[in-house]
Amino acid sequence: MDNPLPAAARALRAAGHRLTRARLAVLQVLEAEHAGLSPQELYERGRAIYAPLGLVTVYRTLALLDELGLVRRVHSDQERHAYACAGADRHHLLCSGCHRLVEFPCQGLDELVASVQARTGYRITEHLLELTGLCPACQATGGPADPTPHHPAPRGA
Amino acid sequence: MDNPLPAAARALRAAGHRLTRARLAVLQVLEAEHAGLSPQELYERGRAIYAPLGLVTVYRTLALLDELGLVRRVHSDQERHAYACAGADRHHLLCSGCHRLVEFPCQGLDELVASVQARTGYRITEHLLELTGLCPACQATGGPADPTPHHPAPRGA
DNA sequence: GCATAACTGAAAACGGTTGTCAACAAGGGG
DNA sequence: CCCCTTGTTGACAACCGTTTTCAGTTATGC
Ligand SMILES: [Mn+2]
Ligand SMILES: [Mn+2]
Ligand SMILES: [Zn+2]
Ligand SMILES: [Zn+2]
Repeated sequence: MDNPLPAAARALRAAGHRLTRARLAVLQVLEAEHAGLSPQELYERGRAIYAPLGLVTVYRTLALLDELGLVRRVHSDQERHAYACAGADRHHLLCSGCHRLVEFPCQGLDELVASVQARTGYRITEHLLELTGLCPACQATGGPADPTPHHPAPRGA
Repeated sequence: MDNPLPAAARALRAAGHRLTRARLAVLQVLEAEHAGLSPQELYERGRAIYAPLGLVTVYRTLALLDELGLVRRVHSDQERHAYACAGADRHHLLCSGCHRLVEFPCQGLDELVASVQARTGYRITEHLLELTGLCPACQATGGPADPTPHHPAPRGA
């Protein structure tokens, strides 16, 4: 069980924060699941690693990681937000069927951002890009095979 | 006071929904402010137009408009979500100084979306693009140019 | 006008998130 | 290695945006 320290853990220390068991557990879960997890899910999985972990600490850890840019908040249309490991040029692809979240590398956005910057005079420092659609699996099964669809009905009667 | 019916109002009717005073008030506010407003703000401004308006109805109206694609939910890093008129190829530019929200037309995203679609096998149906930065005014003053026009002090004003 | 179902507003419930605070432990200094 | 300092934690409760409930109202077709 001698996992090498996640890069994020080193970044935490470098920023002057303490490397606690709780934070390590959250980081470990985030790293294992390379997609979006809600604070509640992180809490549940985190307790498997470090039993005394508290939900409140998960929230606080996520806020800290978000501040440091190590994690990204994902805005699905569901009630709770999700968090996923952040990376340069990594954005999120959300399946409207199974609600699974994956990352995809994206080039060509810088160009667009530069264009908007030039046109509007804004100095743009951050961007959020989320694409929504049906994953291959959900396309195969013929649509949302999911218990909690977000928008009521796709049209089509 | 014979305002022409907002296009959104006609869309509502076309989709088989009733054109109520409450809904008209919300639409009127949304149209007047061409940027993001929280449900609470919509409620307050809406009551100036139609006094008996209820906050719950604002939520319900926004959900309906969102379903019909007439409004778009904006995910700022603040607690409350905002809603803004939706349009094709219109995305949002958020100032981190004054929190003002403006729309910008965007070309060149379809290409990017098509590329991701081809690479991942997802059938992409929606996209959310939000850029964050400093507006020209806030760059000039080195901070909030204007004391938070869109996000007034929450409590006890 | 009338009937009827869609819609509304008030109040209460709900649930994700945040604040509080005493106990704890990470990490530097001795 | 132990101690100290202070950042951090976890339980509990408050908070607050959002949703549900439900009886009364209203838009709309006839
Ligand atoms: Mn959001
Ligand atoms: Mn677009
Ligand atoms: Zn899927
Ligand atoms: Zn600004």
